[in-house]
Amino acid sequence: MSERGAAEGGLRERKKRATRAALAEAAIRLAAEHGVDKVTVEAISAAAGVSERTFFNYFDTRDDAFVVIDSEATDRVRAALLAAPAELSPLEALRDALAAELAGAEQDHELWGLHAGVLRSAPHLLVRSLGAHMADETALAEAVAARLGTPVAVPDGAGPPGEEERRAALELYPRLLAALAHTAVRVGVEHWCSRREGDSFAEVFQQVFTLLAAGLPAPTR
Amino acid sequence: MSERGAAEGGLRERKKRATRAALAEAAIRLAAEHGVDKVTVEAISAAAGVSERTFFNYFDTRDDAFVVIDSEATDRVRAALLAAPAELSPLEALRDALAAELAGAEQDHELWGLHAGVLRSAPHLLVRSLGAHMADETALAEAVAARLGTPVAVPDGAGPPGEEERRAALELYPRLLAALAHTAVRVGVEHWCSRREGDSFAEVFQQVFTLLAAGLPAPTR
DNA sequence: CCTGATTTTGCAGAGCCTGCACTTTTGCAT
DNA sequence: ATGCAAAAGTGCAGGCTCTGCAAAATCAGG
Repeated sequence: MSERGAAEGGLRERKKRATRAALAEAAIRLAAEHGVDKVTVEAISAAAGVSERTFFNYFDTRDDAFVVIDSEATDRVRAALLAAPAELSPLEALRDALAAELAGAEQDHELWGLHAGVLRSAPHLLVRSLGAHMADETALAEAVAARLGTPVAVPDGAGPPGEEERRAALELYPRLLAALAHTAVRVGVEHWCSRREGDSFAEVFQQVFTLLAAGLPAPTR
Repeated sequence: MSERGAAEGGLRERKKRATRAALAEAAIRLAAEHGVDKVTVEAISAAAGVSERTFFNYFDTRDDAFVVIDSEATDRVRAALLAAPAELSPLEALRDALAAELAGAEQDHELWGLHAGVLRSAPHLLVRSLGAHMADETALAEAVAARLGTPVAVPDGAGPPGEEERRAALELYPRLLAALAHTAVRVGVEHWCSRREGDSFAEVFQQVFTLLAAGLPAPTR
């Protein structure tokens, strides 16, 4: 498993992290070997050396064990977005922040591969995974807004009249950009997976953002 | 419930549709009244006048009953996309096809409102709902590709060398556009819901596509 | 070592979901 | 109308998921 930040905290927190990691890893390995829906919570717990009840102290749902890899990734993307050079457009800054994170993710190669295989074999888990990422979307939108110096949400009934429309557009933009981030990643991954060989993932990713920045023109044959 | 196409088919299919609709409607009404997780399959089935077992003949999962509204919507969008005037760009054609469908959806006002409320109160159902729509994404991508006269997927090892890159880009485009369709709808709905009054949904929707067509420029304050 | 806080565990029980065999309903041809 | 085959609905047994609760084990600090 990833060792990022594994040495911090007292014995208690280290043990907790270890238990969670053990459960998640056991879940993925068992799923990769026997198929997702043949893996019971009982089996996962046994493989991780804890009781079945403890599993549910760490994951709300059996499926959650197959989904969450790195809960800090979204924080890093946000930080990268805020730290990006000011001369980059919001779209460019977002592109670079995502590219950096995705490049880093390719380090944890073995588990990432197993994960990809498991998610590909179980669409409903893929959906769940996307949903988990989506939960961070509001936070990402706020980061975009902060970069623009624009509030993503404002209290009711404030501001002079006539400003409504402009404010609405300003709030829409960060939301849209944050949503596009996940869409871009998803489409990039799907397209990249659907082709046995060819472009590297980074290249596909660039293509996606090129199309977005160009306003989605009809491609020429 | 929606009566669209309710008169088609024989008695058998009409009854099936009615049963499914009754289950879905019962689920939503019960959820709106008592809260999603206080509604059991038993209660839904009883309200719809069928056995608990029958519920699972129609829905794979309890949650599915809260999610699917109209399984034919995607077919209509695809048809509209293919029937759109040739002079429209793919993005414009997609915009209009979606707008037409969404305008139609606003007819079924009462259930649509209950639905929105239920999904807003249960994020995991919202995720599921998005996932359901995502499942149609490949079909939509194929429609986009058909409009362009471009295959979205090609058999392995065909075609002259050097054509790889261009073909990759051609395959990427429909996928991206299809994915953007759902993103646009989602962001539009979210943004629209987050503001008590103001723009109509149609206006918000237009704004989203204007931003996309312009290549996501940084908004000016 | 003792105490309080946190974590783990076992257990009971409700609810979700599936496979299977069986009954009822529907479509259709005679 | 009647009979037959296919489709839909039903009942039941049983396994798995998930929750609340209280007891036991583990960690942190005086």
